[in-house]
Amino acid sequence: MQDIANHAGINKALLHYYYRTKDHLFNAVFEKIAGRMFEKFAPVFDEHLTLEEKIRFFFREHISFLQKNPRLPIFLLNEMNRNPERIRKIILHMDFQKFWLKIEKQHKEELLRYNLTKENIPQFMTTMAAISVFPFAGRALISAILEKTGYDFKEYLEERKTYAADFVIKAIKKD
Amino acid sequence: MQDIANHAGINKALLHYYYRTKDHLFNAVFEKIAGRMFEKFAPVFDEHLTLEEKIRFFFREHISFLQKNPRLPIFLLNEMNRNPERIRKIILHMDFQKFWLKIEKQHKEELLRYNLTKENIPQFMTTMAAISVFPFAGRALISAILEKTGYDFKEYLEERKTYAADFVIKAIKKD
DNA sequence: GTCTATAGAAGGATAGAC
DNA sequence: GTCTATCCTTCTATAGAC
Repeated sequence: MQDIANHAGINKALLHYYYRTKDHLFNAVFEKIAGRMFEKFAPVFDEHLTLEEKIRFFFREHISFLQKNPRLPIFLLNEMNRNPERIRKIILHMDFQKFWLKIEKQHKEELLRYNLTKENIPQFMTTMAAISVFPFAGRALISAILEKTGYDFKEYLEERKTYAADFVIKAIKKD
Repeated sequence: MQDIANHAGINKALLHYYYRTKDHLFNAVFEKIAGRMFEKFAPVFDEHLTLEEKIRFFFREHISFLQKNPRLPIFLLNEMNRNPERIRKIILHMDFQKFWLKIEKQHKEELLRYNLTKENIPQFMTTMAAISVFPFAGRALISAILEKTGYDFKEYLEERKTYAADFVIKAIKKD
């Protein structure tokens, strides 16, 4: 609380005046921050793009967003792990069925050319998220290894936007 | 320290007798635990298997290991993020060049049929790790979504061992 | 609303008996 | 080696002046 007060240029007493307890303050911060992460997923479903373009769009936008907020993933993952009930309650109010129906409708014939079904959509979506998020969650490890082997982490991230898209598209294309 | 002492069935004083400070205790725990995670990567390079079999072997073994230690990823990721210097020092003493040379040697002709080069090996390796680790790091979020949409997290993990392997192999195969 | 001062609890660490 | 008792610091939270 002292550190936060210092950063805010006020004192501890005022923090408690506004938030009453440390717990309330943390929740306020968490909820403000958590929203930003998931907002980035939504527009993907609305853009008038082909499936492939949507995948490219997602990686480009999501990784760019995380480049500006590199500590967000580890913060959110850690907090969701520490307090799973909170995220369960948030999820309960969301309609995921809707997203899949949108995709099915928008890409009816297109879907025939890809290995994407209602059954494997959880595997696919978590794979997308994994590929985008992990470089930031594991940043300390990855940038240490890259540094050691003569690569640059920033370049690695730039490359990843297209590598990830190419990788995923190739993986799901029927032929 | 009180909680740990309780779990161990001793008292705080004895913890300090053995580890002197809380920091020393934490380091002892971290080093003991961190090793287990990376041990799982090593045998992949030694087994006499084709590249595809190695990929299948990796996901099967690594995800099985994490099923038994589901909280390991988030603990390690969080701690590496909190203290990047520690992991940098550990990495400094490892020879990654060696691993790539092993693969190049063992799979000389085979490699011609895959999109795997010295240049994109960091992208590839981090993608493998991401796909395996993320379901556990993001367990709270993923199992909340799966629950909500009528899937089962345990089944999801079992399926993932083969889904991940199929996905990755398809992604890197030239044709 | 914003501050200073301080209460009250908890945490890390040590002293000293056995 | 293991315990109890206790010191000292840090932390959350509140009281009360302005």
